[in-house]
Amino acid sequence: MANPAADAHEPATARGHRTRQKVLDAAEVVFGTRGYEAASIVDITRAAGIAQGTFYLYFPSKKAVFAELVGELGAKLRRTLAAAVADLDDRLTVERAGLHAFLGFVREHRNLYRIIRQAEFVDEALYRDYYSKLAEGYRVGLARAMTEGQIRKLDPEAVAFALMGIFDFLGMRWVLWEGKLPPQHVLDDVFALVRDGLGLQSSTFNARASNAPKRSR
Amino acid sequence: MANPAADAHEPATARGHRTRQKVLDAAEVVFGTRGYEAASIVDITRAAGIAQGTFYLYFPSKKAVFAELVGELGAKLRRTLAAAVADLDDRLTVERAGLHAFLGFVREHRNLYRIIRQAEFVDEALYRDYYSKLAEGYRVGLARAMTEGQIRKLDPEAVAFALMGIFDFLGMRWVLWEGKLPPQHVLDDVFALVRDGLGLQSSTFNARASNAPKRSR
Amino acid sequence: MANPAADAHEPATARGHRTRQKVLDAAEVVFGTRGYEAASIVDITRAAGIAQGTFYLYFPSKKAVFAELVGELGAKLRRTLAAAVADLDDRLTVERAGLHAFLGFVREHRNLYRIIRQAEFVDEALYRDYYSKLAEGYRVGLARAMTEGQIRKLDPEAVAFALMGIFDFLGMRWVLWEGKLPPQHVLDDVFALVRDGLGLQSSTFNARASNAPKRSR
Amino acid sequence: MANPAADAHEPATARGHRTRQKVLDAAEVVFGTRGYEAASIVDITRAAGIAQGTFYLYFPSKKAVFAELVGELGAKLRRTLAAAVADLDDRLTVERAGLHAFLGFVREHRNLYRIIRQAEFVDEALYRDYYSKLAEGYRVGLARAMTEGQIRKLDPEAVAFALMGIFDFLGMRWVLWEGKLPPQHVLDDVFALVRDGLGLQSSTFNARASNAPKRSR
DNA sequence: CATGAATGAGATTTCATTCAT
DNA sequence: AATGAATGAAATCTCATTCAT
Repeated sequence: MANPAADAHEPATARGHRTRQKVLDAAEVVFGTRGYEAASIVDITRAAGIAQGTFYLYFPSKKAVFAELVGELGAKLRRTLAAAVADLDDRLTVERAGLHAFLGFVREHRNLYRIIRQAEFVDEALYRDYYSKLAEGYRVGLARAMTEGQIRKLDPEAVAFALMGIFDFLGMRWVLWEGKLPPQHVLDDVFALVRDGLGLQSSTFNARASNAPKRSR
Repeated sequence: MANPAADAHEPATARGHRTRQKVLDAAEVVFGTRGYEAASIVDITRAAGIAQGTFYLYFPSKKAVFAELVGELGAKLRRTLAAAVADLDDRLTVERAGLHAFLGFVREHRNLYRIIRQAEFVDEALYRDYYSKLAEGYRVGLARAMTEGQIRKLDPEAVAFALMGIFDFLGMRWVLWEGKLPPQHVLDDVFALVRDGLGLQSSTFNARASNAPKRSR
Repeated sequence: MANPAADAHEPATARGHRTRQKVLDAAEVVFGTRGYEAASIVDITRAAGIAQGTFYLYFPSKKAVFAELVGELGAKLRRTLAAAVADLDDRLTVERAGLHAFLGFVREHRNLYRIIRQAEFVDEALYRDYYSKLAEGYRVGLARAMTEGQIRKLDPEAVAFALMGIFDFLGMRWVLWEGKLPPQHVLDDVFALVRDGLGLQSSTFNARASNAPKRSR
Repeated sequence: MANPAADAHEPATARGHRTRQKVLDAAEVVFGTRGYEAASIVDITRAAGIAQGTFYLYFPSKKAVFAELVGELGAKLRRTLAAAVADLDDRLTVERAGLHAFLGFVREHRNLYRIIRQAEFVDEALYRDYYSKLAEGYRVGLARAMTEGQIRKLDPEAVAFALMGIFDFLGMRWVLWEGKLPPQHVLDDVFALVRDGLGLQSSTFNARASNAPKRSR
């Protein structure tokens, strides 16, 4: 799990710290809009308001900032998701909250998709890591819910990837392409699908919706 | 709908046609392995066994081959899927056949993912088109199944994207990362999820399974 | 003095002759509008409506067509000028007729300037030849007029170049830049200058104008 | 009056300034000897003793240096001419001094002709500007001399272009082709032509000459 | 005679990275 | 710490010319 940014000069002063952060912030914007290859170091330093050479005081290479950026984005997303579902019990509520947090994150970091997808070409390990870690967190939650009998027993990793796929594509289709959260009926329908797909013992208030499956026409 | 490769010289002789095809074939391999940016025209022509300048007889730019490639891959995939489900009635069978065909296609065109994902950075329209057209075909099929009462009524586009997400991530996790089709139990579990998520009037033998969320692994 | 187009394949058939001429005509247009370097063989052959390879059936190189073109243009211009002043006696009339013919030629061959000026860079000898031959013809005429006492005795070559300069710049300023012949008063004034500059025994009807020099204000 | 070189990076340090100047100096030589198209950036940087990439620190393109060069040459020439005739009253003296300064400048900047002529193909506006500005300065001087009654009243722009033509061709024929100033008798004869052409109230000793078209050589 | 495919040298331009101040 | 000049490898694309049919 070698940190590719490990050999970056760590700033010694507070001023240095600020500069380093400016670079990272600028990098997110620039990589997100231009893409990894099209983004030049000058683009980044200009966006950060510093001189070209200064970049190399904090990062040994272009790849290194990018790697750190991907790592940070993944970690931040995982923290966000974890926080969003922290105190929730009901699995459907967890899923809803998770998706909601995810879509919100995407809206906040519109370049997330573009950055992650570029990661594949910069360093295969980077994007696998991103998805693997995300999936792993998801898998654990699902496995627990299965153990607790909230949802039926299925291969938790398979389910984790399947649900991630659903959410990912929702984010792409609506947040990324349209620039807004999916309309309510889309969310409702997707959750009907998820709920029944998971064989959720639809608790309380969801009950009436959950019986819908047998609507004929 | 403007074809970005429209200004490519159309070959006038059979020899020219062969050469043009050699370029396209080489491009798929090279773009797939190196990625769009890292792939150089020389890489392509070398792989195609022709001189550098010859490339420009058939494509006006690197971007143009790439665009044509993406278009072709999408079309071929759609044809493959359409053919795979052509004569099937039962919706779950359709889904199974569709996923099977998709995964097979991915295994055959390992670089599909990489190419599509790069498309986003080469020309936004390219990859949107790819997914949009795919989704549209899917949507139509789902809408018909809903009308026929095979599956419950949900927003068909939402479902199309959700299922595409599932399949896409399955392909990524197993075919792309592991290099082989997902194990049977993964497929089974995912289909249990899909089937019940869709509220499928599971015909015949699938009926009891849908009530049995208690499978071990 | 070597003819750079000497090694061009001379066409054997009438059809060949036509094709060769199509190339030359196209070349005048293309070189004139794009300039020698920017003009490509494909531009020429496309304009001529023939295939790329056909070009080399009639000219051994790009330089060769250009050289032939310059040679032809110069010869045609000299013929035009000679014809225009052929039967004239009065020197001022000769000058007038010469300028008139020159400006007409320029208007007909708008690219003359551009082609001649490019010639300098293609082959120094070409454009020197063009001007030298033109000047030589001029010089002879002037010398004769001096001998005959029509104009005062000055170095005829110097005068030839001076007058060529005048006419060249008139053509540039009005025909080339404005696209039309210079206004009458410009021509009149220039000829007043030429006439008195040459010390012309201004015959008959020009007499009154020739006294103008002493207009105070 | 958009400056085509406007987007060139302005150097921030003295060292940068020196380098930029080295490029310009080298460019004058290289463009002058090879011509615009034949001159490559490598030729220029090699002549300047810098690396290829350095060029682009100071000029955005080959065209841009060329444009700046033409602009500078024109300005320098105009300054030179203005200085040469600054304190002179007599118009013939002015013309003599002007031609002398012009020919001297040409001798100093042998590539002036080649550069200006190439300008036409690089950017039409460039060479028009060059001549227009030159003519404008000339026109103003002539108009004043006319008002003062030094020379007769003719269209000053027409005369400006005519005289520019004369001087230009003198420069071409002798300085450019022979590499030396025109022989004295050529200058004398041309000035006889100019003087009487302009109807100069030939002060003092020139008076009788103007009536004597019978000089031998 | 005519075609059009094929070649490959060469030109411009970009950019990550290093260096000197 | 910060700057900005300098480097030079590499990439895309053009085009005169040759070849095969």
